[in-house]
Amino acid sequence: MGPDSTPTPTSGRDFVRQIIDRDLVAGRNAGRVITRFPPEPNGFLHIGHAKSIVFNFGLAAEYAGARCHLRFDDTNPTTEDVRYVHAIKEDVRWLGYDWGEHLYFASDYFDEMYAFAEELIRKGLAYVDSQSEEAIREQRGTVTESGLESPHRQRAVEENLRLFREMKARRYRDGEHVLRAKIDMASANMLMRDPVLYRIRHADHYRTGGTWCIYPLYDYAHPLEDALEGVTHSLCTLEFANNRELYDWVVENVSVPHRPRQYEFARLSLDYTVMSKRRFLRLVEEGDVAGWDDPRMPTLAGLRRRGITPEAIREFCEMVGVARADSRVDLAKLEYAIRDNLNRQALRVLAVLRPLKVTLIGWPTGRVETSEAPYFPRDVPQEGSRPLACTGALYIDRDDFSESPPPGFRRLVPGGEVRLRYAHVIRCEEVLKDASGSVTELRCSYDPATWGQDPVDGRSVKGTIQWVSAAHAVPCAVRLYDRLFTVSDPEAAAASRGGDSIFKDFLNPASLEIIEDALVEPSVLNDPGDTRYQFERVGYFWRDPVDGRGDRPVFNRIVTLRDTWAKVKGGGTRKDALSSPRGRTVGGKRTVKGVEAVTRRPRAPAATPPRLEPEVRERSEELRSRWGLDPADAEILARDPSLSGFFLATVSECMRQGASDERRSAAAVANWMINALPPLAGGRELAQLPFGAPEFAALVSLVEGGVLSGRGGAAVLEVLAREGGSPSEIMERLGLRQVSDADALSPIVKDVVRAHPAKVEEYRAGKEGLMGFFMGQVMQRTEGRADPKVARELLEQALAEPVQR
RNA sequence: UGGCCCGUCGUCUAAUGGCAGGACACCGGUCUUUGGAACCGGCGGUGGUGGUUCGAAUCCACCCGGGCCAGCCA
Repeated sequence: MGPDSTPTPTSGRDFVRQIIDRDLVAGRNAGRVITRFPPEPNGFLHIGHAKSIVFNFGLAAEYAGARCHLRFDDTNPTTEDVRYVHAIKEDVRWLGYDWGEHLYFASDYFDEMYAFAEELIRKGLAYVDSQSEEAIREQRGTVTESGLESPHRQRAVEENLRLFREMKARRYRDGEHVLRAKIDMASANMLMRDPVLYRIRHADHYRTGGTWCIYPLYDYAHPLEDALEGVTHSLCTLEFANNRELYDWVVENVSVPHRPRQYEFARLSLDYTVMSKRRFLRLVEEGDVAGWDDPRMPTLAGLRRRGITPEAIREFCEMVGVARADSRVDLAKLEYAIRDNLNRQALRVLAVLRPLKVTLIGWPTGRVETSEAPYFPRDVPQEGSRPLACTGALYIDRDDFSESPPPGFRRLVPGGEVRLRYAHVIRCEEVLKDASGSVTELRCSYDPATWGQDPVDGRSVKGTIQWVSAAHAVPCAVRLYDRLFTVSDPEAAAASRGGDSIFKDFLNPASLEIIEDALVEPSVLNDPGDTRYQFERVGYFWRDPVDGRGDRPVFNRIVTLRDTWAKVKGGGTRKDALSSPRGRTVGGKRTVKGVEAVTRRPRAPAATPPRLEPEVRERSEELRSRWGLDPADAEILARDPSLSGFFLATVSECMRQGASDERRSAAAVANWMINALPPLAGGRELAQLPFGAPEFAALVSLVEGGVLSGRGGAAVLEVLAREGGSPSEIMERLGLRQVSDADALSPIVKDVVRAHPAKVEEYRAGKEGLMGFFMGQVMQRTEGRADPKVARELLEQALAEPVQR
């Protein structure tokens, strides 16, 4: 359960949580919730994995007694390695999760998996295919053509068993045989066309060494891993949705101890980056980044080195949510989560990235004035301060001085005043330049009366800037990181240019700027290495954990501060130049400005009537002329002979049961069949439903006769579709008999209106959507029995009555 | 082109037949010794067309758009 004691809300939660809630209520899985995070140890984790980790482990933390397994899905010996196992464990731990004793390896299940394979063979559900890889591929067919059955498909069980055992016993070379499931070469789902379960690979596995030379494939191994571990909710990304049918086939056809369920959610895509191991590998190998942990990389190692905290990543993942719609998240959301987290913990210190010398006129030589500067602003509930020494020789940032300031500039200008953070107000009296005309030094006067207080004469000083004392400042290097790509969707941009490999064309040449001669106040030298800072007015930083913790600090910029001034100032800044080519949706297609011409797709021609099979057209005509059905309805019924048959049978049942108007009954039956039945049938054929034409006719008659409202009819039909029975009995049992008597309804309606005076005002003021609210109230109070037509009329009357003053 | 999945503010996400809500972004304001933070306010959305219903983002049909699937990868 969640931290709050309120009962778990049934809505406002993602679809998986809703499924789990329902499972718990229904008592499924003996009340257990077990999830798993199943990486393959063949690469580094990235922020996309973080979404899955936060989801799976978050679920485990949320439900009482639930847990999440860390399982390495290591079924492919040729790509996997222990070093990834270590790295992945470190990343998961860093993110803040603990799998306790539940660390598993698919490779630990090889014996069981093998035994289940023999079981499939014995059941005649798997066979050894001895064709080449190419032959198998050719026989698979295409998405529009069914496949061909393998010549080995009908091998005897004994032969299959012998061959499979020999495969295991190293009698064959790679690729000589495979074990295949015997399912359906004509399946519309390509994955069900006799998928390969085992292949021969004479390769050492990093954990099982040379013990095995046959290895199971994902679609066979994964469901078994889940089943063996008792995983209840196996959560994976959308691209595995097609695999679910096979997943179910596997757990249904071998004698596993438990039945897991797979659910798919959308993977995380982030603007201005790519999210694939293959892409990362190229960037690393070709030197575009410094390594897997380059702070520009979306790998967890990269984010960690950048200085982003695990809390921020968790927060981000929770903000993004979990759903089934493909999506792409705005980088601003990640940045918000990072800033939000760092704001609460970062020590505020002063640093100057691009130093400009400032000499205070009249400052006594050798004088040092020290103030105790708080580490946090008043709105951050944290304690702490450090002494900050001020002298007559300072540095400020070049960006904080301008000889020709744009409108609204609140920093130093010739003759103008500015506040030095935690020190005096100074006035720029003189601008010194070198031969080339660039500013080398500012000579400023200072107002001694402004130390720790506002100017005594009440004049206002608009700007405050950071500074460092020349005598005290510590030289340091600063690495400014920016987005890795110049376009929001590099993959799409590359694809629209027709190339697979040119995603690198969109690399941001300015993704890293190194400043070698920055200055920072000396207090940072005393802090723990992993301290997060806010360099006031600049951004969040920390010392690079690899290069920056020695005598000469190196700071990584984690994220900039929100900069409303840059926006006011407008175009010409580097940042703006980068943020303009945002992905845009045009005609439903995501395009990238400047990459693909933004052209509006011509409107599709008006829908042409679909071509109908002659017999369908004939049936449709018949339904139309004989029963007066709406052409669209007639066509739907005509498409499926069993549908039209059921329709006919139901209509004649209606007449037998005493209906008077044949056409009216026909229209009603068609309506109910077409609009209400399909979602309740849940994929079942009509013949599989637990009721027939007589019951359906009875239901339609009850509604037509006004005994049952349309809503009530739907409720009855729901029960009927689930368990069968007699509609009128179900109606009585549920107490759904419609109340149409205005005298009975009127008091209830008046009550509802009286109970919600504010809503009534709003309604009368024109918010007509509120009618749904009032109707809902009436329906609730009558437990759905009110005749909606009557109720609505009464409601309209009641609401129209003049306001009493 | 067959099957499956998916279309809600610019972006992400709620609403499970009954008041289209939240977050980020954006715009304005208050406050401020950070052009930060916080606070207040604003802008802005159900892909389309029909249908069912007292009532549709939600159910049905068709259309449009997007994603996934033809590895002995996962």
